[in-house]
Amino acid sequence: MKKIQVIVAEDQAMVLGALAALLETEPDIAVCARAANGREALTAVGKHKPDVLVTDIEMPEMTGLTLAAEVKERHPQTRVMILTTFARPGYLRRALDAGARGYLLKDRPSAELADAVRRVHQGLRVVDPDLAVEAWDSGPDPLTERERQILWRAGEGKSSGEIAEELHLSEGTVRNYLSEAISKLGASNRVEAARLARARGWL
Amino acid sequence: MKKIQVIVAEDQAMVLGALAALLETEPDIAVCARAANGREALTAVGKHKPDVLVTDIEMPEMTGLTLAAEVKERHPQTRVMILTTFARPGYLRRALDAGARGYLLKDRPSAELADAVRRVHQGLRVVDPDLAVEAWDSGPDPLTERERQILWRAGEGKSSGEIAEELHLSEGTVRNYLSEAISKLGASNRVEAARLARARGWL
DNA sequence: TCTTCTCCATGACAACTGTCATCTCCCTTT
DNA sequence: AAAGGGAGATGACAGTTGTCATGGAGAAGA
Repeated sequence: MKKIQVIVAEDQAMVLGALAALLETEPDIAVCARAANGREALTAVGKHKPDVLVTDIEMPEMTGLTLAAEVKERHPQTRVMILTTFARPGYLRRALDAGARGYLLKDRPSAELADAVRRVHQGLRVVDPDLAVEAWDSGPDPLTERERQILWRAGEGKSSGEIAEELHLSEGTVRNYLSEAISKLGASNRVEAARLARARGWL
Repeated sequence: MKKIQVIVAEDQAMVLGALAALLETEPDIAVCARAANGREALTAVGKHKPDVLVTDIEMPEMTGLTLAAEVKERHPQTRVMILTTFARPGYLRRALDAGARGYLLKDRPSAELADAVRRVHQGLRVVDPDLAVEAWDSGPDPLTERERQILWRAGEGKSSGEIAEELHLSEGTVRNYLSEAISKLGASNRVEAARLARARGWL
């Protein structure tokens, strides 16, 4: 019997090792490589041609979402499953757009992991149902690219003036974009707007 | 040979299961219970009297830091090891104050976990050396309780007026505390101050 | 070609924020 | 009893932020 070949990508080494240990306890699954960031993962996929890639989203070097798109394009025989902390509608949407076959939350019982891997391997889709509903409800990302850039920086504590300089805009323009973003998100100031956007995976 | 009895507390079920699987691969370690939050963990410790409790910090119901203090007081035979994402000097300091014997980061290789558990079980201290240095450098938490309360809320996007109402203070007073916190932290506005304080584990 | 859209800019205004000096209580310490 | 120290308040002032109306320039569509 041939085992399902899996690569795991996750930037927290302890969690990476633990997830691998968890998968290794399954008789029909083998972890053929591990990666600590997106770029490593992409290389490893090219080298091992695994059946399934299980990857986190927020990683250095390359995001799990970018990684999913790259793998889909360059190694279509490998199916991608996202495994992340973040129940953010925007992340789910982007993951599916990028060609991921599964989206599993780290909140779910560990028993579900192996099962999800098997399903994805069989070509089925695995998506957290609650999150799918939420993604539907909260609609598409309403922010433009500019608004995103500016809101991101505002959330880091930068002033309108600093942001303007950084992006070669006038300060008034920056304030206009922020005002627009605040109203789109139904927030009452830039900090709350940034928080809301982050929570939905739009930043 | 008697195995080292361990309880693991961690709020992300997937990670909890994975860590348990990782520890179970060690011949001299047994996971006698798992907990999804601080309160569960405390109950489980009372029931199983394990040698070591491995716990995350940010959990619902009861924080790992509070949990460490409770266990130290009520079940001193159980040694506590913190296992967390956060390399925050303030967390380390509070953990040690609360009687934790170890402070390990999830960034570290998974091979170190079992070793750290053994050391803590033997009564040794396990502290990430880089973090210890950083904790020394960054000095003690300069914020007062009031400043912390207010800065926390400001970081969530609340206005001075809202915070004032919530804490039954005048708006001017809230602004005064914020001003003080901003200057203590060397920030240039409330948002940056909140970010800095969070990064150091003071919020 | 004429419209419409998007991106960026301006100016004006009100509201909110950050800073500082000063003041009152109330609670310790000496 | 006097002195100090902490918590909270006030008022004033400058600087920043949020809103809105308006307008120009370029790209894309009808």
